Amino acid sequence: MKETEKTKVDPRVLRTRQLLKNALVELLEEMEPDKITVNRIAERATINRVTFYLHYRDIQDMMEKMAEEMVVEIEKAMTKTIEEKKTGGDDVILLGLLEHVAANAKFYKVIIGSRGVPIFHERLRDIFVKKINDGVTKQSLEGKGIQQDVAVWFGSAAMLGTIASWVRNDMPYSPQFLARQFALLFRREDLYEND
Amino acid sequence: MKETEKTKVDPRVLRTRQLLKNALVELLEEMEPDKITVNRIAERATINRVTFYLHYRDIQDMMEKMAEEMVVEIEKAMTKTIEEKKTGGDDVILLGLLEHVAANAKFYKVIIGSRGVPIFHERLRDIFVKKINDGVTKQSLEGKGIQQDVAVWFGSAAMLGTIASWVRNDMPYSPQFLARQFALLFRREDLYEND
DNA sequence: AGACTTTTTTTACAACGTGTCGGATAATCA
DNA sequence: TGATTATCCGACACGTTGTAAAAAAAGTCT
Repeated sequence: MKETEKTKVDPRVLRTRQLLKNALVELLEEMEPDKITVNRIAERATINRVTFYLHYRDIQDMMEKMAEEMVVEIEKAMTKTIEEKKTGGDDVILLGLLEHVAANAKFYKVIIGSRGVPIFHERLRDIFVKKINDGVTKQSLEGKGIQQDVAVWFGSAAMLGTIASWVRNDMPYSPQFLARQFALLFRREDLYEND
Repeated sequence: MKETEKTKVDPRVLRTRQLLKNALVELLEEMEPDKITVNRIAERATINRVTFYLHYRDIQDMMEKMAEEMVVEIEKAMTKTIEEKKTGGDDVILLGLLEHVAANAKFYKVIIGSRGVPIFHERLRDIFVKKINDGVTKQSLEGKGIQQDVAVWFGSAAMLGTIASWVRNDMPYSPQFLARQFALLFRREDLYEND
């Protein structure tokens, strides 16, 4: 039951939550996560501190909810591009993902780029583990002596970490170029069955 | 000027710091990092809270100092194995590293395994970036269209993340086996010149 | 428009964590 | 042993946390 669906949400809560989220991202750009307090978030959002607690239990809870929203957005971005661009290559999913990250660079830079916030890393890793597990085949690994779960660990970590370094360095390559790089690197890995 | 060198250190400070470090690792096993306070660390270490501030500015400072010590230990473990086991393979460095991690599983499980503490991730990533940058050759990448820095991002993230997943899952494979897996995965990547 | 509901604000409170004193106590060194 | 150094103790001011009750503001509905 997403709040963007038919269940009409009071515009005040939408405004408040957006202000709080923007404030948190701003503060993450400016200081270390452990220096961020509810006081500062509320002050930056021009929202009363008590109001914060009407929406989130604490900062940890706020980040978890933001991470869940991120997961939804990412999966939407990945599937959308598959339908739009039916090029059929194995880099289609990645292209949609990278374009989404590029479009929200400010956000992703602070939550996975500079130092990063663990909870977001976790959720992203879960996404990649799932995706790679679907794409990997036992046939492509057996005979080469590569264990499946090790290959999944390897691939998902490489994907997440490369994207993290990409945004950390202010995205020196276009999403298209990086998607191509991924395709080249993964193709030599037998993580995907095609090719 | 390391404190393990000739500058004799008062055994009381050694004892205090060890108690504090052990306490922090214990607490990281039991609760989220943001729930850990100087109060709790001191209490667990059976050390007065004021004494904590005689050694570290705050918890962040304590973690940074521990991360520095970890870097020293890891680089020692990596170079030591090179001298001991002169098998000449490209997986020698990794084997020393993995054996070190396995020997200190309790520590590495909490700082990179379960959720993880960003500062330690950073330092480890720096180590792997440096190592891979030394091992990678432009020749092995050019012509294949793979950008050097992307390959370094990819390789270091894959290495760190795979090890993190390995300890997170309580190390289901031996260091020797995992080192071999790394060799297989990296060999198909042209990150190293040999093969 | 009005009345009704929901959200936000205001003020206040107790509990806890932080970082730092000065001075007492205990351990180490020479 | 005496001198030095580390640790402990009690205490302080300050900021943060989470919650409460009641007033004010904004949104909803007919």
